[in-house]
Amino acid sequence: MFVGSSLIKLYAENACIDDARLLFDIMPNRDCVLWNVMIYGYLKNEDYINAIEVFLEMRKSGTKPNSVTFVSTLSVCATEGIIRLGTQLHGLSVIFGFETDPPVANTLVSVYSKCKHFIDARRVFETMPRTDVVLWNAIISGYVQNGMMEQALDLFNEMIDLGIKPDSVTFSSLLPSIAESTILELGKEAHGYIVRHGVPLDVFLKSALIDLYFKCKDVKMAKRTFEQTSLTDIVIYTGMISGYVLNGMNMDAVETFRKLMDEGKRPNSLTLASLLPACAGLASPRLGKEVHGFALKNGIESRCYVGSAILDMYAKCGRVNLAHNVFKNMSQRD
RNA sequence: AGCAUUCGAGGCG
Repeated sequence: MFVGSSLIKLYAENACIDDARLLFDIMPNRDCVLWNVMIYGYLKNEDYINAIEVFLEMRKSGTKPNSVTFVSTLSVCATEGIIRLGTQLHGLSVIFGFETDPPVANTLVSVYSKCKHFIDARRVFETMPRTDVVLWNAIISGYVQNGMMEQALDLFNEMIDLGIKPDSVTFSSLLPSIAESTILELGKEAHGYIVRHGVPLDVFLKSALIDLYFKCKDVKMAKRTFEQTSLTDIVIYTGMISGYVLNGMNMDAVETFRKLMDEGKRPNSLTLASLLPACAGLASPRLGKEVHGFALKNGIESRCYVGSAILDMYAKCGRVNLAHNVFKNMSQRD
């Protein structure tokens, strides 16, 4: 049985979710873990309908769910904002006695706060004998995603007062709302806290900091943060490119793209969509063509937003005929 | 013996 679940997991993690399902369907005695792996596999493949479907089938089969079952299925509700099912699952988790299991409670809070049911989120909070940082992060993130910076900051202060140490997830959740406010001083204060308390800098936090500084128009600090450590990945590079573009520094955006290519990083559709406006701004069809060619070669021009960025770029470079060709060849138009 | 929770980059308008 454990061989089966590992195999299904392997398939599901490598974009072979259908193969995972085939295997799952022929397994004779499916235990709880097997169902869980299938639910989670669909979740990771962004197939939320099937994830829920499998959960419902599991209930029908009479297999007893464990806490992981609730965590995975509740995650689907959090991601998709399905409050109705989330509430039902809350009820079920009480029945099965998982309500105060930390990961289950954390995910419940995540569901409620993402759906703006902050009172319910609080209620879960209060049933917990001990709260951990994940629980706080979950609710802070809910506030941030609903554009409620003040409340997020209040909660942040509250957790510190209670002696709970914010971690890198806390900050990578919180910083985007400060970035949106463009209040640089607030951002610097947060950054100061991070440095003073030695909050570990991972790629998530680093890219949040870079983004923050760019959005607050402090290009120097964005650049310094980028260069200060060697931590990089394609998301951080893309953040640098879009940050430069935001600040009208198209040449720097292009240079950053060259650097990332030299380092052998793989740009994706978001990277190109960030870079193309720089080509348009520079009115450089030569550069734009190069990027277009790259997109074609790597099969990432079919993403609609890349197509429209290419189109816009050609139009702004005065190559209306090329723009027209791109439009005709776009596989999906909207 | 096998599964799980909170966080990151995007175009035109």
